[in-house]
Amino acid sequence: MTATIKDVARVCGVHVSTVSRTFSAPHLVNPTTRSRVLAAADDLGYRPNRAARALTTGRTFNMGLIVADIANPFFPPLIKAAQAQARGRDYHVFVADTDEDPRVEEELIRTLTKQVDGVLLCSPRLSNKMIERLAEDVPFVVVNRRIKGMAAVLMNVAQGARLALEHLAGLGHRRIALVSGPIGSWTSNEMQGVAADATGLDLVFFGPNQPTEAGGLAVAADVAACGATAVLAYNDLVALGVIEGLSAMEIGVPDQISVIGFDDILPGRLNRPKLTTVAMPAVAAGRMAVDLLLQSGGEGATVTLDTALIVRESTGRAQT
Amino acid sequence: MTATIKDVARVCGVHVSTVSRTFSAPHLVNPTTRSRVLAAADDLGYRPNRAARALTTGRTFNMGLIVADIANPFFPPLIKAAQAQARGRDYHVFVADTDEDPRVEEELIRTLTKQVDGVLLCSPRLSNKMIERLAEDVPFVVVNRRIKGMAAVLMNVAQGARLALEHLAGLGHRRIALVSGPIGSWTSNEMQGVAADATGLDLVFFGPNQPTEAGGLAVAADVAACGATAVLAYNDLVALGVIEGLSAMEIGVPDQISVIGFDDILPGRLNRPKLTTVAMPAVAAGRMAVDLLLQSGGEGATVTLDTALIVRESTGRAQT
DNA sequence: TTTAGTCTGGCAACCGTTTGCAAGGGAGGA
DNA sequence: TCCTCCCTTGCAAACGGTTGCCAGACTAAA
Repeated sequence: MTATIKDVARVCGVHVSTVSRTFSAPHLVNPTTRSRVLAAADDLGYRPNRAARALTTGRTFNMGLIVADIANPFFPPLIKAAQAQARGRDYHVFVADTDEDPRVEEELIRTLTKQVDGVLLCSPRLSNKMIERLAEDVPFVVVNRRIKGMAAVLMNVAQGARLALEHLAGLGHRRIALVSGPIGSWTSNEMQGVAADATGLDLVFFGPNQPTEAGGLAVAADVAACGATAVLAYNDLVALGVIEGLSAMEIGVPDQISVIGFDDILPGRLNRPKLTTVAMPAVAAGRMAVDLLLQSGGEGATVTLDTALIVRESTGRAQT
Repeated sequence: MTATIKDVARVCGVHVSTVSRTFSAPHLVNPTTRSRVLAAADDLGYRPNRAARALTTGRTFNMGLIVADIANPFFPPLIKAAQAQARGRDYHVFVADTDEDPRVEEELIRTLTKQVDGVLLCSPRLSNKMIERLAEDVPFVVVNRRIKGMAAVLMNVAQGARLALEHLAGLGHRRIALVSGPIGSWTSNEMQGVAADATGLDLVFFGPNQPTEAGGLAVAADVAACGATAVLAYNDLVALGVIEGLSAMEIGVPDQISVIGFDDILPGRLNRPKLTTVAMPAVAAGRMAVDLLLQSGGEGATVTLDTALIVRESTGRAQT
């Protein structure tokens, strides 16, 4: 057993409340006493029990972070950043993966509720209604989803999509394949919104698709068949899958078809050809989400972070 | 405020202890009463407060998972698997990233201690001595590290290294560069142990190196200069960095130099050329570590998981 | 009808901390 | 010298549960 507040109190002959105050309200205890307590605590290796503390204060100094798929390379940098930011604020982070299953997501939130001061929901699969209901029990900050009255960190996907389309248009592409993601994805909707507004371009939509390499691979043949000279993919994984599929058909990227992804994940940077992509500010988003949660407690504020087009090797002039 | 055990008790006119037992020892309460309690609980949306429960029982149903770098693609599948396994056992997982800093690692463990039933330490950077000391306060399961008397999940790196060297030898390679990882890494030591025993091969060592693409990139020129026709790298990231560096020098892989990595991470599978690698059983390790923690509570058992050589495109016959 | 045993549920202490309240002591002002 | 006021500390209740112990109500055996 590790030392408790009582042990410390006994050792230096004061009441437990004095020990408690030494840690949580130092100004209320005499400097002499304080240093005696501190010395004894150090001696015994005492650390306040956060769970017990939470019981009375109502603050756990824990937060939850829920993502659909930890193994999707988009998330680890975000998780890492959130976790580091939280640690700097003396918070611990429960990380949970829902396997893309809304029911798991709901159950996870429910069981986490009492144990955390708030939850970061990254690209949740739950309905708005359900999220709003759950928000009565625990503060949320949602990432890449807009829910009225709820704190959110958004990535400017529309801006990125616009930049990507302009880039392609500038290279002479006219017929462009839009390979979207899972149904109901906010990101996917944003992209399609921009695409719908694009004038002078001939867009052909493919979707919904799995947000993975397999999803891209599966749709590659259709993309090739539709006569597009360029592809804007839901994310880098899908883009890489498309490239994989195209090269299996002996179609060169970017010589015959240009491909742009979203996210800027590591595999894209290492790929041959190196993937042109819209970089998503995952690290900033992770940090910001934590700050928002701690400041606003899930109320109101919406932060939109810029995206940026990173031109690498998977895009080139349209073949004429 | 969410409902507590008292609310439930009041609503159905029983004592709190009866409600408590309904959940934690159902056989001790009359079926009729039980269903009344259950109905009331369901009605009020009551969920036991796990933190409060932990206070008396000493079991938190939480565990910690500490890795050096979440963003290293080797870890996410392991984290995901551990987390899923834990969820199946009704456990929640704190995931923390130490940024490769032993002091952060120690502090993290200390603050986590009271809040978890055990901690999974993945490729820890702490000294054995320190880990043993910390183990007095909280059960550990270490992954890819051997510490006497402590539960461990090991990946058979030696086996993998042997397979890799045999594969290279079979392709006619004689002079092979061994690009190791960070100093003190268990994996690195295992590899070097095997290499030292290899007969008939001419091995040249490079290290220590950062376990990242940058580490590989930095060492590529030296590797090329040493006259080796093949490289065995600490992990896939390093291998990819080496390939990157070599191709910047117009040295073809596998035509001029063969490269093998370790881990089998996604970027390696997507790379051109597709990376030949020793697959590490990350998913199995994550699952196994959780089971070991829950079963043995950190005592004794050591599990060694097989590795496998996956031959893809980055290895070929030695040029003669 | 008595007796012993089994079920069931209440009581109260306890887990480790926090915090409002009050009391004691010393200092300063009148 | 007495009265206030502030500083410091102790006391005890509370947070949301769990659990050993006990007592009452039944049941069944004698």
